[in-house]
Amino acid sequence: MHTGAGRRLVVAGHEREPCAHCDVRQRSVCGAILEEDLAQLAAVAEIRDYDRGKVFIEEGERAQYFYNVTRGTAKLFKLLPDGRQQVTGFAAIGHFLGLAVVDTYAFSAEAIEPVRVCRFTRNKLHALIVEFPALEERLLATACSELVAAQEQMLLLGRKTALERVASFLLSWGAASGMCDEHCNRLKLPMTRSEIADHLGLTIETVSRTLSRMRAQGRIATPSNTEILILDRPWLEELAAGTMLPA
Amino acid sequence: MHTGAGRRLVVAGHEREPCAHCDVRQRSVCGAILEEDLAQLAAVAEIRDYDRGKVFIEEGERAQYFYNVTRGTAKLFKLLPDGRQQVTGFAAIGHFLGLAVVDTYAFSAEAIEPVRVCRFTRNKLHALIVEFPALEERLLATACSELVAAQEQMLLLGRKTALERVASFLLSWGAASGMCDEHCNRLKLPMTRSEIADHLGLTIETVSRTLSRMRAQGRIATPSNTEILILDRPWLEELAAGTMLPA
DNA sequence: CGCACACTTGAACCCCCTCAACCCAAGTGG
DNA sequence: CCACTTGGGTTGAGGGGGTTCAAGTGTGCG
Repeated sequence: MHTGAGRRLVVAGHEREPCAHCDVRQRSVCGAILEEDLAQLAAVAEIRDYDRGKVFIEEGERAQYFYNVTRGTAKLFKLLPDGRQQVTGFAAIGHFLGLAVVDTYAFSAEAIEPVRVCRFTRNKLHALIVEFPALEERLLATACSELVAAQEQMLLLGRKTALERVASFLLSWGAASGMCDEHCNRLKLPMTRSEIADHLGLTIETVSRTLSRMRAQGRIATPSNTEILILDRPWLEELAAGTMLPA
Repeated sequence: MHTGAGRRLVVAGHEREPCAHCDVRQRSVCGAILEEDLAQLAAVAEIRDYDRGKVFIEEGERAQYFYNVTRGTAKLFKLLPDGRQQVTGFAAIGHFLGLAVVDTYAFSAEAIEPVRVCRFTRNKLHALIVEFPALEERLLATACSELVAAQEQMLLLGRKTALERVASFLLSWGAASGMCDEHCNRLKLPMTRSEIADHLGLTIETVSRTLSRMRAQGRIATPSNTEILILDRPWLEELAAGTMLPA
């Protein structure tokens, strides 16, 4: 389970001041810290790299760290004892991980492609909060937007059809991850069909069939297994919104 | 839509100092405010009553208020244009409502039994936060525990069977709402079967059949439509945890 | 008594799941 | 170079859990 643990970053050049040169800072909670105070942030930050497949947060373990994803993508998930898995979300670059009031994690996190994180201990984050109250505001804002996303996902899981789920996923992943071109019509999917299925409450076969159907209708194209071209965005949007009859 | 709007509380006796005598304060975010500062809290609080059926938060509207439920129960839900509904949660006494960073509500709220709320405007809550930083901490804690509940609900909606969903619901409702006796074996369900169904991603018929099946097996009893007696808690717990074979 | 409303129960159906075969690309090793 | 393996993806056939449709029960209330 714990093989391939996070390796220490090879410090190279500008990475001596990781926070000052961090290009995801403004997109993350760390944006709450002013330029001149970055040294304090950097002092308590640890950078870690994880290989694909590495589970770096395990549900039920003591929540000692907070994480900020600075490279790659992770899946967040919960398991049932018999192996059924629900992916509650994907954490792309800039995503803050580990919000927990109780002292154990409520979910697991696994790198689905090589991941780099910036992590802090609970204590150190708390010390930062005392010094920079704006940080807490930022954390609250993060928690709220995650809550909104979770509610949207509940609607999807509880009430949408397979076709609507896949359409919703394609649109929201493009918008949320930023892994797409300027119009978000060409998106990169770093996760497998199986991980998409576990996110949408479907099976891998249903996801595959649904994508095939969309492709056959000319709504999307799939240049490769990890890329999707959106050809008919209005059609996908109507499906995702639940406006379309079961055509 | 807006008939039966919140009526002004008839101020009677001790209700001139509502916060000082509020018996849900310690259970809610207001517990962050010290006794001696309660006057300031009371000064910005407004009490409102809503009848059963009253929608007092509407998805998409400007999020002007924050609410604290002090009586009764509300359902929180999202709708699809064709009427499909997902109940994302139930807000019982002590529940804080309206967390939103964006300025519109992401869900609607409807009183499912007569509800009393204590509400604040965004501005006033913000002013309170500036004065009492502990309040923000409390809000963050609230948001985190809601997030944990939402993740659990995603697991339920995405991967559990109807039987497991109903079992999970009975146990979690008892624990979360406090609407039960000392061992939580006799619980009051203020919501209809239809609202349970919309919470669990099922139909009303499936909820009914599942409860009937549990009753036939002697796992629960239903003295009335709004009451459930848990007779075999270990059985329900195994089901809810996903430990039990499809017996 | 009659109506409204929530709940229950039965029967038929269907969307999605299960099971299974197959395709395809990327290694890997001889 | 090719045989073999491995992992992800696709497609087909059949089955099942939950839905849909419909009828029936119970209860509070005028």
